[in-house]
Amino acid sequence: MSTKQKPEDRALHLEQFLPYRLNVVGFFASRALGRVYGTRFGIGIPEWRVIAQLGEFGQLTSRDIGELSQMHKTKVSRAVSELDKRGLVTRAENRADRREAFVALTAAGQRLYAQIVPLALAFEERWIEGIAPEELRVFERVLAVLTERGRHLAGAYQTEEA
Amino acid sequence: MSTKQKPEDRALHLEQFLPYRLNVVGFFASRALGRVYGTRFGIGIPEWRVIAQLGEFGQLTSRDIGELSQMHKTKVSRAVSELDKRGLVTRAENRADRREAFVALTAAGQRLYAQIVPLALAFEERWIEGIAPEELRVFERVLAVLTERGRHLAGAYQTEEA
DNA sequence: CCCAGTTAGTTACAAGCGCAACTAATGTCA
DNA sequence: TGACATTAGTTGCGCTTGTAACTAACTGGG
Repeated sequence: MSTKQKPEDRALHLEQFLPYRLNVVGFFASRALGRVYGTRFGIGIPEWRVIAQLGEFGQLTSRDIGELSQMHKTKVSRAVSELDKRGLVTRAENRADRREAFVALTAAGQRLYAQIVPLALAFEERWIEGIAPEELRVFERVLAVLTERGRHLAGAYQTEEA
Repeated sequence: MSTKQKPEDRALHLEQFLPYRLNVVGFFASRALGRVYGTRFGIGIPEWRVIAQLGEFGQLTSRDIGELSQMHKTKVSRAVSELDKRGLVTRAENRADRREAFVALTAAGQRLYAQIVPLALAFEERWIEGIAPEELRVFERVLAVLTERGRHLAGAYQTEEA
């Protein structure tokens, strides 16, 4: 006879419960970054993500931005509108498909991007400082697996339950 | 002369930017769990956290709950009120300090807790399934370091900038 | 004993969010 | 070609959230 413990008999300790821990660390990340961008540049996380993607890829539709940065289309829409209002991005209608528009950084947007990138990298550097490189590699590999699995467990935006 | 790259010269790739990745995985965790609790029990993440802490520790003040589960005191206040309204917790004034009250699960609350725990553990199990135990241990150790550092980088709630 | 400072918890308010519904444009298939 | 489905993007709405302000109770130094 097996004496192995059935899952339903194990106790739950929230502070060791992985989903909880991931949510907490993600919250800290968001909050800390929000302070950096917010206090120095007056932008929020969604705006920052839009700028980051445009800085990296040059020109994208809102749909692409949402997919690349895991944001709901309404959040993208509002972030792009805000950045447009501030003169940091432009929207150019795609003549081949007039439903969509190509969003790109203006000169001012590019200057802002150039300012933020070093801060973001320094922030990341300070955060992972002192962690052994090989441990960090393991961490990132596991994180990638958990993220991909989490995506399925969570279900994508506006997707019907299959 | 050194040829090492200065940080400000490195490029930023959002999808590899750690704060972003942590935020995304935390979002998936929260969303997936929210579905489990929400659809089956009609409660949200804050309510779940309160129940989890009470199930583990038996009796706590709202302040303790907030500290243990990393929630703002207003969020705790609202979650406890909601659970009280549903008859899942009771509030008993502490006679030695009448500002605070001891919150505890009712019998119904304990039954709910007993129902949720196996689901939560099974969810976690499904999420980490197939990941090598030693990699998981490394992951969790690094996660603990990042969380602690993130707590400081983010700053606690309603704390003045020191 | 008293008064200034601190703490537990609640609430008004505004900002941010996702869902659902909508408009406008494109794709599809007979 | 024409009717129906799909897609990009916006907006109205209700819900959740954190900040700030508040009440009530406790603490401690004089």
